[in-house]
Amino acid sequence: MRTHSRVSRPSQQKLPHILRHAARVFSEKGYEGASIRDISRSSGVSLAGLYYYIESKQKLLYLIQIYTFKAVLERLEERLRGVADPVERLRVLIRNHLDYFLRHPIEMKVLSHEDEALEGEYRKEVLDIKRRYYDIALGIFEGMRREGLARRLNPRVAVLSLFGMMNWIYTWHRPGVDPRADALAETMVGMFLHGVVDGQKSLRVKPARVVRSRRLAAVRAAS
Amino acid sequence: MRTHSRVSRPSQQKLPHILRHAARVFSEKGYEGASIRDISRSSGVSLAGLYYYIESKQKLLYLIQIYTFKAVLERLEERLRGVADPVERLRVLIRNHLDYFLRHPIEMKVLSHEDEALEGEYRKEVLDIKRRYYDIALGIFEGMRREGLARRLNPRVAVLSLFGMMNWIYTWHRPGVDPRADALAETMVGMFLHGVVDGQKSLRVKPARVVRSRRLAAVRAAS
DNA sequence: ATAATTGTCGAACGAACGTTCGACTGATTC
DNA sequence: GAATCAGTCGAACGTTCGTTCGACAATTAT
Repeated sequence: MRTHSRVSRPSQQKLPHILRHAARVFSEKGYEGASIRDISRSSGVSLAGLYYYIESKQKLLYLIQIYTFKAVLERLEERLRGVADPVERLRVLIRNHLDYFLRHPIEMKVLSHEDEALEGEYRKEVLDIKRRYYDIALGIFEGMRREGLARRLNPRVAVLSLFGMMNWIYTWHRPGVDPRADALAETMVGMFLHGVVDGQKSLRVKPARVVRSRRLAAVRAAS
Repeated sequence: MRTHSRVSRPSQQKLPHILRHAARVFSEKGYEGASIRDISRSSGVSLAGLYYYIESKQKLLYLIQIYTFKAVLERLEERLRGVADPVERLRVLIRNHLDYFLRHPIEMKVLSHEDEALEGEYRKEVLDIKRRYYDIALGIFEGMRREGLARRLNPRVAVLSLFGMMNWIYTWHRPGVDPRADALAETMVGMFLHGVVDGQKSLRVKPARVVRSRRLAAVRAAS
């Protein structure tokens, strides 16, 4: 297994090398739009040579998705260990998600965007991890409700809205223009917990706006 | 063939018919994964017959996206007319978006998911509408800030997070299981404005949680 | 030294792709 | 009643697709 083979390439392991290039091609052209020939060209491995490492195009996507998703999930479970406070757990989840997302944007785009491309057993396995990830988030939200911290919102809608907020990032985030992972995470934590509307502060600083704010609160309470 | 495709009526109804089926096929298999033959089979129009109405596969996607997006944008501008209060404008935007999304889930999935499939002039035109839509949302958010209603959040991040929350719906919403458009809109309006955390109410009902909530507020203020 | 294994690739397979062409229909126009 | 027209489609075009095969070099095991 661990053969110390000396080949022409400096890369010790070729499968990861292929997976990296495949992920890039998939992210740029989409799974169906990308051809094995594109991946061959990008990775420098011949068309036939690729099939020594992977048995199909589907398997290629499967490996990318499963590696990526498992990494996100494992890091999350690790960082969640020992954290009891639901709000802190939520903060950890969002930070972990965005941190991984912006550190591996290519793989995460493939994971987010090529959600329906896999079929059969491959699909089922990725869906299984997705379910575990979702259950953790749902558990956190229900933990908040149990402690009286969360409003009586549909938990499923709340959690999936949060996922939407986070996963949509791949469509707009540009490094250098948009905030980095840590700042973005704090912003989204704040938005998810307290929304975009000012709390007490603005009432004190700008008394003229009190009426409007009170009206808003009334509307909110009624809904 | 057993459809009402007799020549009794001027066949000006046929392009919309094709577009409907094309949208369904694109939504199920993705733009690249769908073939013109799939659309031919689904719509009942022969392969060559399709090309009497459309000049390319790209044009098919372009028409679906531009019709859908223009409809959403026009309805929004119409409903926004005469509404001055930024919060009410935001409510209108979210309601309009979700209402259209759940009423035309197939087209909206194609619009959301096949964002990068178009090229050249087609792509530019759709992007142009997208920009106008984004600018409206940004304007609303900055209107809120101008009135002291919104926290000092990155406006771009706030607006794109909202879009993420709304557009991600196509990945999870199941009619019959999940809330309808109006209820969903109210939930998301509430989440975006005030977050998931309880406001005054829980402080009165559950005094034991006050300490925790205060700590959260402090953390929030510091970030 | 020889056999077996691992890694690599050019060439080719059949299938599917988007698109085009010419022929045909039935109705409308002159 | 001949010409024009919109509408429709079977058949085929050239290209690209995912995948396979056989050959061959290099390395490791016997």
